[in-house]
Amino acid sequence: MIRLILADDEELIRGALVTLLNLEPDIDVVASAGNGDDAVALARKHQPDVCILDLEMPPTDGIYAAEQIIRSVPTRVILVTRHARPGVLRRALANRVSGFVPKSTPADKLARVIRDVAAGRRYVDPDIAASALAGESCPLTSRELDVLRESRKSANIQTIAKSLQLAPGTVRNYVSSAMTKLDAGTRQEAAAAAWDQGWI
Amino acid sequence: MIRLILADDEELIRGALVTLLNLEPDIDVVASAGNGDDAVALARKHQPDVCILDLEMPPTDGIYAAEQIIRSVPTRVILVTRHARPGVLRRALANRVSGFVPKSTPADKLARVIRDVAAGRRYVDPDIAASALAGESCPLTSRELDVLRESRKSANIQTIAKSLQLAPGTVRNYVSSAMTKLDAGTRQEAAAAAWDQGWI
DNA sequence: CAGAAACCGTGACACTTGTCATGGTTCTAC
DNA sequence: GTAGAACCATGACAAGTGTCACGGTTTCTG
Repeated sequence: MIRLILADDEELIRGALVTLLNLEPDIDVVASAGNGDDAVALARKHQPDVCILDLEMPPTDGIYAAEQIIRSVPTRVILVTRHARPGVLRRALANRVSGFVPKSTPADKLARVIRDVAAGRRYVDPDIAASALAGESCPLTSRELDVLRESRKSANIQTIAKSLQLAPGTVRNYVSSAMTKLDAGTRQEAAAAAWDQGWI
Repeated sequence: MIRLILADDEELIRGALVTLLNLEPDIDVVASAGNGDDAVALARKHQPDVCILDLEMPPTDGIYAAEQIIRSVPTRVILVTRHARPGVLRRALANRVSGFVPKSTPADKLARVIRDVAAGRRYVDPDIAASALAGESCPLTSRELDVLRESRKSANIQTIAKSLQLAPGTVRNYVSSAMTKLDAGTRQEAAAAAWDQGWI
């Protein structure tokens, strides 16, 4: 019997997935959580074989919770996501996450993935893997990413400069460089492109 | 027995919800679909008592599918959403949608909502209703909304002007006016605020 | 250890965005 | 029928963005 915990911040989805997985004769959902912190606490308490975590989940994201769980519990983590961004896949695998599946996966396939992962194997959805491998690696420097990340929150160059403790001219240089690398017309467009790729 | 169809573009979620709802003794999920067009076709074929549609679903959104279904089938529609934007609620109710629930709803509550709606009652989640009523109505004119909507796709004023067949100066005036009404520092910020409110 | 890349900054300049005033036409509401 | 709002446009100007050249310092890699 594979003992499992499941975390998703949407109660309807969480309830539905718990019900569905409990129908599998060899899978037992021992607990479920609505946020990352509760998931970590429940993983520590129940020591499950597998943890299924939604990627978009407070307080930060599913990778954060996965990190905490993997660091302190001998379990395996599967991340489930709606928008599979290649850069996020790389961060997940770097954190020794064992499975990465999109929400477009059929339920019976998720069950098979759970069994494979419980048996010690790794699983990355082939479509996600293909686009991650085909996709360019991030061409932006660490500071260019910082500037774009901040650009998503702040309205103007002045505010971004203050947040990052840089001169406005420096911020403009980084913005311009990032825009050129991503072939974007505005810094908002560049930030959106970096977000879509999972780089920020 | 309440006959039901369910549509959600994420197969895992759709499978889980179908399984969960079929556990209710008085609910029978007769069909399910992965997009709006299929949902419309299945509603016409099965003439269900209730249709549950995810709001974020291709080709346009769940409201589009709801509209089509309500126009041609004597059924009742419940929309399920992850990000409940007040303006979207108003558009949904304007299209005679009978139920509007967020994905944070517990499953047993969704079952009760289905029964109420099947019995001819309407249901709007109280939290969503409260924020929709408390929230300001849209202060923007139709053309200001057009400009912001286009601003989400286009990088610059020139392109927006071409798309809407307006002079660039006119677009700048609408942008400026919208920014003032929404207290935004850039047109991108204004567009994001309008999107968050469900006005575009 | 040397060279390259990244980080950081300044300054000049071109281009774009945003503000504001002004005014004509059309539509809507009282 | 009239007044007000919305739509549309032009022009002038200020503010902000983005480009580019240049250069110093620090970090990284071979």
